[in-house]
Amino acid sequence: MKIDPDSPADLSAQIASAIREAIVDGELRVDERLPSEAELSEQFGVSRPTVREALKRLGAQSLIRTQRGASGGAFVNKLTYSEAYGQQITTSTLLLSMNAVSFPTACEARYALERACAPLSAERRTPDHLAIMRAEAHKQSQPGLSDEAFCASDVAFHRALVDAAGNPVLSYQLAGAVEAMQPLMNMITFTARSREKIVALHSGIADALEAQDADTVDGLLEDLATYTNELAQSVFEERSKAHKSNSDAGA
Amino acid sequence: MKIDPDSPADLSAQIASAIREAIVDGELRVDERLPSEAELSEQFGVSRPTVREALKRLGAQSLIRTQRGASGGAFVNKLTYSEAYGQQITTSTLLLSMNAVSFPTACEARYALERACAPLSAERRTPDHLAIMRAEAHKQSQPGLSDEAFCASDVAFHRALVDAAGNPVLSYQLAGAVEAMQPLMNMITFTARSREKIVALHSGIADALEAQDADTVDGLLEDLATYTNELAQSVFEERSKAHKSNSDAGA
DNA sequence: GCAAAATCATATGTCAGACAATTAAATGTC
DNA sequence: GACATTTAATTGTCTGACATATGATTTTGC
Repeated sequence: MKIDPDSPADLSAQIASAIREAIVDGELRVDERLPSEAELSEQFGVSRPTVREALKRLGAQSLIRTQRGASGGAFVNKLTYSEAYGQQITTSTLLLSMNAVSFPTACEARYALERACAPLSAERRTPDHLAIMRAEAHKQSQPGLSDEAFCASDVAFHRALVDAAGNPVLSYQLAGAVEAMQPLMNMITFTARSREKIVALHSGIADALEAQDADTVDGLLEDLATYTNELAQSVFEERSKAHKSNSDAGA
Repeated sequence: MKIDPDSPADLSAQIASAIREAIVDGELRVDERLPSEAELSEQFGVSRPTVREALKRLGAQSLIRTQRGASGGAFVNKLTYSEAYGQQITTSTLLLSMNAVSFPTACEARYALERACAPLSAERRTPDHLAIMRAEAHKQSQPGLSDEAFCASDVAFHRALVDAAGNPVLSYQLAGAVEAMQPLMNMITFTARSREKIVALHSGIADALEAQDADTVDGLLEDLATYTNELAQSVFEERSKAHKSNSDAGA
């Protein structure tokens, strides 16, 4: 765990990397306490603020947690699934929004991933998962629901579908993909007609899962993917048409 | 973009959150320059070190980049796929190692995800992808290869398989899953016999991709998943047996 | 007049020392 | 022995300063 003292700048980044490597390589174990900031600044030959910047970097990645007071300090954090979800979702969301990922590309990725876990979900789904899915499908059929609430319920439905696979690693990977899609989905306005169709597909998926019929689930997910894409395309087309005729009436 | 000045502690975390939200919500656009550290410390009513800690947090998530000198400062960073890969791999690797994820669970997740992109890869694979896969398969058949090098080549092979789907979002999601498995894979010792079988499956996958035969690819991936699991199980069993008889001869 | 060099202004990077806030452990008291 | 108090260790924050990098400006040289 050393740094290059002659390197021109970004000492805090070097220190962060050194500690990060020590954690990733297992030199520092979970819940082990790092030296105090004062000790670290002496060890690395830098000032305490510089050490602190390095520690904040690691904290931002949930690699460490800090605790004040006597016998406080920085501890190697056991990365939980929920922390990992959070980071993945932030990263995925920004990646999609900043790189102008097209709706079809994102949609394709999402449904490809969901179909990957469909056979496992069909095999292992519990009554709890089915109950969540049916409850969300019912919520989606309520007339007064806003588009945002509809999308949020959609995410919850698909999240249950993914969790039904009973593989936490898979859930972690897919949660990001599904949630990151939500801002794109929120751009769509759902008509009563389109909602009806989506709810029907959702109910069908729940039925097929209950019957442990993986092939039907797969087919319905494919239908849902196709329909979602069509819907998005028609919405975007209409919007670009409206944009053309109203291009001088902007906010 | 405000913070609660009465909150007891962790001002830098609050400031980081405020700026992060501004970025995620699009209030700050890509390449836009944030106010200087001095201005931010005035705006938030905190000192410059506190602002700096907040900025380092954001930098650790690749949300901003900083530049020194006149007309320097902190800029909203366009998150690239490669930066996102890096973060995902770090997170996934730690998640697996710190939560004692079992080999079968990780393996199941990995192959489920790979099978998800197999149909797309079969459809869209280019000669480049096929060339990489064949080159890696050939490398894997070299006798003098270390277990680590064999695993690294395995990762490269599967990476090409995933990239062949031509969907960058999918590649991003799957790269993490595949690479995060590598430390677990590295624990396996590959006999000449097992390597031969794996190489044969890899070659078969490349052939089926070239023929755009998605079903065969899927079947071979399933075989590979099964075989990898069997291999791991036998290795772990043997190891635990050896451990029992040598439990007092530790390092 | 114009180009090269020196200077300046601005911003981040780093440092030193200090105080505040928090918390666990040691100490004292009944 | 149980409870209250003190103490020490540690993070969180502040102030002020200097170092360093870099674009912009001015000066210089021709």
